Amino acid sequence: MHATERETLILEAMGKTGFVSYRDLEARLDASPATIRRDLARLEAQGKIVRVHGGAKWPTADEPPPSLRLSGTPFDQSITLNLAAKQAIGRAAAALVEPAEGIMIDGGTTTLQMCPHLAGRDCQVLTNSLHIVNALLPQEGTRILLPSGTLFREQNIVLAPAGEDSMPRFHAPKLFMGAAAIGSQGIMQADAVLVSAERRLIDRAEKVIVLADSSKFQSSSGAIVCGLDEIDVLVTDQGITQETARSIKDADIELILAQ
Amino acid sequence: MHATERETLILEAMGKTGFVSYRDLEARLDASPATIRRDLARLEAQGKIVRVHGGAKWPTADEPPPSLRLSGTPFDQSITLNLAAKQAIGRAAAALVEPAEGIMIDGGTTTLQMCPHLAGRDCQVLTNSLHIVNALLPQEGTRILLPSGTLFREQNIVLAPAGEDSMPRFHAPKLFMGAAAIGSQGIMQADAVLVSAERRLIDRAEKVIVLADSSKFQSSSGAIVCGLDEIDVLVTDQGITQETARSIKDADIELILAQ
DNA sequence: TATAAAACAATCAAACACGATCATATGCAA
DNA sequence: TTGCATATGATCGTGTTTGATTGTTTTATA
Repeated sequence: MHATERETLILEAMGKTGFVSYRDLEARLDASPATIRRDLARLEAQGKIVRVHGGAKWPTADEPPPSLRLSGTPFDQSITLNLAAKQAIGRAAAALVEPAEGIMIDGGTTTLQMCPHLAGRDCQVLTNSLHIVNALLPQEGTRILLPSGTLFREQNIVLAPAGEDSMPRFHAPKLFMGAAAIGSQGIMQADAVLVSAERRLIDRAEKVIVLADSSKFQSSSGAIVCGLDEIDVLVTDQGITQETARSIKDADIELILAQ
Repeated sequence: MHATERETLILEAMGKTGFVSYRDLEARLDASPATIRRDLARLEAQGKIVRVHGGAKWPTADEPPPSLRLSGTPFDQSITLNLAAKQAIGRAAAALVEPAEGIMIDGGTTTLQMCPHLAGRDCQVLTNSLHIVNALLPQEGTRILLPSGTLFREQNIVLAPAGEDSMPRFHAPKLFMGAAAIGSQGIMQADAVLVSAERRLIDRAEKVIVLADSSKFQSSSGAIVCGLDEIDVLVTDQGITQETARSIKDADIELILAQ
């Protein structure tokens, strides 16, 4: 029996129920477990099915085939890092948003945690991060605006060529921004691409609000985005030392400790 | 019986009454109490049901039938419709793309199927559809460009206010476009929002290539996007009747039959 | 309120499914 | 035929799913 025959049989077996068990396939196809798994893997890669433990089913909205899934690898890993702190910070930051306000949100795993708490505020959000867009997508009331430009994969952000005005005539009272590290020099990002993207957002905002969990104060490597003097508010968690807290306040930054 | 099957059965059992008792499930599903509870817990975590003592019910009072929730947006439902035909059409259309060419792809479930076949062509793609963006994301070599604007949820497209130039100075030799229906009046879309989005793309393209499976020729309802005279190439499947094929050719459109 | 019955959550061991790796077989071209 | 690429099969360690058991919480009824 050839691969194409088995593929046909598999899709056929799923029929109208939309599911075949691995056992079922083992009985129908005269092939070894390994081969069956390989067939399923191939069909999934083609987007024709979605594998589940013990079998396979038709792709649905909840579980789109992997070809349609959004996943930045380093990003996904970083999401779970200090998750609890990030969630608390996200909640506290979202509380700063007035109903029906227009805001800007920079991409990042911490700012991402704001999104669930924006539901029902009917605000407008300008962002260049597709991760943020995806997170806001289910919230009916939230209006999402995007700048034009090229998509940068590593960071999943949209960025226009230098000098080009990519924002749809937008100015916002508040910008929410993440950071890879914070030190006395200011806030830093790991990738230089992020820096130029964030500089543009900063220029359009009246108030810059930085979200960073306390671990970000320990490292200080990366490209400098802006000095502490450009920051208006800093939202972080309880893990911050008294010393850093004082230096933040000395820089005339409003400090918010989440949770 | 596998987890996926049980989930389907549970949601089915809730049917229109919007409630299943635990007892009922115990009778229907051939599974232990522990497994049933686990299934319910999982479904609740996914937001598909709400557990109550002795059973489960639909999420909220004002709740639309969860069959919607299950299969998501109309877009997701439509993805698997005529999937084989759409995949064949997508492959044939992708073959029209020259290596390193800059093209535009309109949103739609048929154009979506082009994306897997664009891998390795190193082309630039301008699209206003986030579905297309997501599909192209894993392809390292493909450069993705986005226009600025507001996100329209039903269609998942980005659209700028009328009169505003939202495209990053872009002009392309080819536009790939889907359709809800095709008739002698031209091609039609279900939503008027799509029409204005597509009009802008058409104005920037030298050649308009329409992707539509043969079922699209049977209906003819919707907002008219453009007349047949504006179309240069039509890619469809073998299911088209000889009569329609002739009328297409009479309109001076190049006809490509996939697979 | 007191009591029994049902539903529930947590835990554990066994069965099963899975991916990775290596070995074998099959097909195809030189 | 030989050499090579691809497809298939077998094995093993790991992770997931499942049903049984236990003890706790909730509901119904006297």
